Amino acid sequence: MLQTHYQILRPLTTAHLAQTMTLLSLTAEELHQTIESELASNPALELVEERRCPTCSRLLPPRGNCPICSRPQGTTVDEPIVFVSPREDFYTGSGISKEDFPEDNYSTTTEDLPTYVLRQVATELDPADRRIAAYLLTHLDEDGFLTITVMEVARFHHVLPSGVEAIIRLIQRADPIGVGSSSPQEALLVQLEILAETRPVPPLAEQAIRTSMDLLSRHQYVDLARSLKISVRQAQEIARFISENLNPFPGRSHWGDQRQPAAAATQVYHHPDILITHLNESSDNRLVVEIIMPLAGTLRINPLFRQSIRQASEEKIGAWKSDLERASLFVKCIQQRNHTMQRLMQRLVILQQDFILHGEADLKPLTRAQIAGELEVHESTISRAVSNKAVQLPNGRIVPMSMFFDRSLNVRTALRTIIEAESSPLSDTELASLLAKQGYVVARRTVAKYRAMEGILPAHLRHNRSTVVA
DNA sequence: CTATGGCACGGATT
DNA sequence: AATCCGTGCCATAG
Repeated sequence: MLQTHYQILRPLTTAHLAQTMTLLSLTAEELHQTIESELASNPALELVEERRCPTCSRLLPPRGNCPICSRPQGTTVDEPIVFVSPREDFYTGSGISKEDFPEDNYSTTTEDLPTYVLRQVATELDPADRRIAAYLLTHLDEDGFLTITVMEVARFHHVLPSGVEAIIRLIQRADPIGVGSSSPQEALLVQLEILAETRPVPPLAEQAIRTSMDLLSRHQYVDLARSLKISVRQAQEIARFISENLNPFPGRSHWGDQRQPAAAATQVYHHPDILITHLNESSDNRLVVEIIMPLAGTLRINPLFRQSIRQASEEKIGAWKSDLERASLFVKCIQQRNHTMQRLMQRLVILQQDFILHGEADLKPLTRAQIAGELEVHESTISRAVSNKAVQLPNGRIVPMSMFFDRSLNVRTALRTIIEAESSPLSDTELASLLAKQGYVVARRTVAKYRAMEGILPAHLRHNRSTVVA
């Protein structure tokens, strides 16, 4: 049980439990902020000097030797190396992502997004407006969307909302076109508008984005056609045009193209919380799993503080003591979090090894409860540990950690490959029986749902392989 | 009559 | 306790 681990560290308290749970559910990025604010507000806590491995010069975990260099570099893949990896460099800057890490093939620019955009628009603005532009650009999220409203900015800078809007329009037309929008929808509209200046676009594309954004993003072509009062074929063409030429997340890479370059249709992930790579980047080596710890050094209780508490005056001693306790609790909880994450990943990587190495088709159906049972922790612990987290796979893809627990992904990929290989369109019933032959027994109705999820049209609308691009 | 989507139910999962 | 997911049944389109 969970208690066992607590008892190793310290007697169990409710505060202890509550805080560990909270920390467990935090993203590495959120953890970074939490630690910073705790560090700033609690004098008893200190960050000690970073340690680097003398041979490979990577930042070392709080205790012990370098997990990479000190281990035998055997070729066995079945035992992954799992460790907590301090990577403070991930989260420097004012909440804005820089380029992430060497093998990140998602980042397109070497300087950070705000600077990049600001340089483009700066020349067209006078100094006062430039300040507003800079302000706006520091409030972008990883996808390139504004996290504040026009009114807030206007009030903050004492200017008219219309003035702010004009600046936003300028920003939107800068390189990652659509950056600085407030929603994917708005970003698409801006991109469409600009595209229309140089190239003919499907006439109803704008209306489709404006009125049926949700249908569009869920690939509901049939419904889309109905709402626009056009044929399904046309709807499909519009959707295709949009997904090929526009990008709903201007700050990041592309959207739902069914083929090669990854990127799940629904969500684009930003910073990974966990890195899975091959040792020495050679694919027959064992796996290395790094659990990101957004810190440069080690967190501990300041020994000086502990000493000086003895000579503290009467009235201060209470407050100091509580600081001390808070700090100690915090450190323990962080350790607890790391420990849990480490155990989870250790097991998870072994169980889903085939998926990690060979892709979605080899994903094993797995539930959180199952892992919880094996690790002898409560189900909710695993739930917390998995939710909102992103994992970077050896091939560079960043996927939500919940994908490791997707019950139907392997069936859906099987379905996709069958349909890709089909010579004439197969009906859902036929598909269902073909899947059953491969060992995936699902109801006909379910096949239909999976088709929809994958954005594949029903059989009678499917025949033509290549569609015309406007 | 066949293929498919909608609605809703029940069991599993979180 | 709330939510998600697979499925069955039924209506509708072709």
